[in-house]
Amino acid sequence: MAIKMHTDPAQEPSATQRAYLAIRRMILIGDLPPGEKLKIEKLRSILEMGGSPIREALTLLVSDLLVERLDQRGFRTAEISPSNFAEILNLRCHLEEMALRESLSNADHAWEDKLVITHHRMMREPRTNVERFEELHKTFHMNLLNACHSPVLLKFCNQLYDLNIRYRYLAGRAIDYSKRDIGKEHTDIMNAAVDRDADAACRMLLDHYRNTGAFLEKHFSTEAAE
Amino acid sequence: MAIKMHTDPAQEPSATQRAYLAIRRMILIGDLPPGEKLKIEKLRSILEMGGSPIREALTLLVSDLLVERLDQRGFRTAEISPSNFAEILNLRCHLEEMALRESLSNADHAWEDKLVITHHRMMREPRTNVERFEELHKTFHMNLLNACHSPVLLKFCNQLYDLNIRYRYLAGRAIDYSKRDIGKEHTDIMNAAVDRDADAACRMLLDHYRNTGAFLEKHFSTEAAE
DNA sequence: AGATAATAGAAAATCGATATTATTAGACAT
DNA sequence: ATGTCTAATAATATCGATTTTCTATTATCT
Repeated sequence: MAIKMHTDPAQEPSATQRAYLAIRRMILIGDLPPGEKLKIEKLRSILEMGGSPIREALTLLVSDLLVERLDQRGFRTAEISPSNFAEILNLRCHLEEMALRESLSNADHAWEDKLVITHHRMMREPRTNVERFEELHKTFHMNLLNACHSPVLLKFCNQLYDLNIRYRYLAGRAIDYSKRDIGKEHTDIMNAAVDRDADAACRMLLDHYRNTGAFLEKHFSTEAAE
Repeated sequence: MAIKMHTDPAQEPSATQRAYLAIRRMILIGDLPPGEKLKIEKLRSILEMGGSPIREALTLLVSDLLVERLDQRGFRTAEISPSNFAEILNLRCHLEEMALRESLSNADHAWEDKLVITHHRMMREPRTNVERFEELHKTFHMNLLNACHSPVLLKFCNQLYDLNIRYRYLAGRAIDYSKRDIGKEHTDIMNAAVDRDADAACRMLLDHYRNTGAFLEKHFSTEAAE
């Protein structure tokens, strides 16, 4: 009796959902720059839908801290700043460490398999398809934390991840050509995770984030000076 | 003649804002029980406004984790569970400790004055006006953290505070008649904060939360058994 | 009977139009 | 000139109606 009757696997997403994903993407990749006014009419013509789903999508994005809402004065994309960047990096390090430790303490076989698979896929993806790679990169990092039984914490980590990735895109995909081997960093983190070595995994994960963070910070300040 | 200029300081809030505050309050105090279906039409007749501001308010509440959204299937209030309660308590302890330590390290004279005032107001408020007291109680706790220069962290703490207060209301305002002196606990925390003694303040704050948490947990399990 | 399919009803999602409110540009006085 | 008020314009917020999607019920078949 508990067998699912209405098994439509491919139901169309609602207009709100489409708008949400489209606008979110445009903000993350920098298509909609920070502080940009988001006019309903303009988004309507781009996305070809009525105002209601647009407004609702924007409201959802407010919770992601990607959009700011000014009562009676519409919406705009969130501003960026060095202090905001530093704050996100710092919070991310704290929360992901918490989540990773709890994840490793609960980790089971299925989790381990999934992690290995997502790592493999990420490593195989050519860097040319930037958005696709970033998607896989996020999946890998989130899968590290995924055995953590705290949905709220995972939600926070997910949000902070997106806020950070936005800065990466805004940095114009500048690549850190210093002596880092990003591929190896990921592999090392995965191996420590598979070994359930929480201390090592956390140390390497945070180094991974802080190194990228320091690089981006430098990039932004150089850019501002020029 | 329209005498109303844009110099009007007291502008009335938008319908969305009114709906947001009203629905949020109803969820927090338990007027709308956990898991309750939130039908637009019903809320429309209660709040006497169109569907659009209702939907927008509900969407805002999704970000507060007080409402769940099921694509194409409307909204419902968030479910509660022992594990959710434990999760919130735990996260709150971690994040508030972070925030409190940073707050104390930045704390200035103005912050101190404000803290003392909010503490005073809270202590003076008779417990009979429950909602008013809870408002002041929240203000006091948030003011402890307020010198922390991390808006995102403060937002998280604020959200978690509200999620927790909901459980307090759902426990039917049961009062912990054990040997605790809640008033003294607050005063002690404030004094440690004013002394910039982060270790002591954190210890006492977390004890304060964990004691209440343990009491509520016991209350819920007793209630479920009866 | 038990399960699947068809259908009617309810609710959500969306649209287009209207009412409100903010912004801009221009007129006027100081 | 400079600042303030006013009218016009643009954009937001909201409403009521329509379309689409879900849900519950009944009908049909094996």
